[in-house]
Amino acid sequence: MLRAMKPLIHPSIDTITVEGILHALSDPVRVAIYADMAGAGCAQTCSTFLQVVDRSIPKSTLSQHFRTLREAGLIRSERQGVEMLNTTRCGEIEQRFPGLLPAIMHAHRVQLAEKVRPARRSAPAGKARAD
Amino acid sequence: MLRAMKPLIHPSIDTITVEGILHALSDPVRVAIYADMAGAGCAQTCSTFLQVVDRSIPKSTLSQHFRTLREAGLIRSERQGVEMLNTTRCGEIEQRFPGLLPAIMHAHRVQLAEKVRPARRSAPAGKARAD
DNA sequence: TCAGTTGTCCGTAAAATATGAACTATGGAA
DNA sequence: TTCCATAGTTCATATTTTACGGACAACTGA
Repeated sequence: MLRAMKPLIHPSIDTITVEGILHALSDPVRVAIYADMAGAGCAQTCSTFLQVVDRSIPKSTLSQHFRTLREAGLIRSERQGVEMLNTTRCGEIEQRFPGLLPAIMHAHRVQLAEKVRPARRSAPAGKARAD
Repeated sequence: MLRAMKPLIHPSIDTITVEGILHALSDPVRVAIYADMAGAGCAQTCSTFLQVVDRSIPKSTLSQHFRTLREAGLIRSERQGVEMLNTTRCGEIEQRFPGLLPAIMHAHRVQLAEKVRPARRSAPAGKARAD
């Protein structure tokens, strides 16, 4: 029984939704992948990101994350030989939803910076308030 | 057996995460609620939003949506008599993640405007490309 | 043809979500 | 008080989504 390789799905720019983008980027692994990809100057393969995110992530899971990013319209993937070249679609998305991705990427960097150098707190700890 | 009413959880501003915000706003109902709340000048009750979103939404589901928004740090809820007064925490979040919520709200409005007046297409339809 | 590499597909287990029914909490009327 | 209506929550369960191991597909170079 031969299982065929399904073609890659890239939504056209006008069917991309805000909800889809937010959902795709609401996962820590995916937003890390996307941020790295947006920072890179050139197309990158999937396995590149094993070094960016936790190395222990299974490759089937990583593959699913790429699919989610792709089908949300955030990235474009193209098979190049045995590997996959990925690029962001930030240009298109910027036209349709101006400022959205830059703002998310900026917030992501703010949060990353805090993790590296935790801000001193005024209160004992940043716990949730129950009131 | 008396089931106590649990206290409302409001995360402190420095434990709010970008992922949490994006996840909370990646649901069409929740983003509609949040957008309406951000547009309103004053605090609003939960049931107000039965008119904003689909009227057929069960109230238990609506309650869960408010909890999600609250625990992501997007809104503050306060019991006032028999009802609940909700306000956004956009001021705090703007300080921590400048520009994030405005960009998301803007993209949301862009998308809403398209739905009202669908843009004429250059291609027959905005379908996904398989390539 | 064979082996190595990159990534996908599928089945199942685990986690998240939706929702009806029962309940809490509050306020007002009888 | 007691009773009732209203606003929202909690719980149990059904459905949906997600994670991931293992088998496989697609390609390359020897």
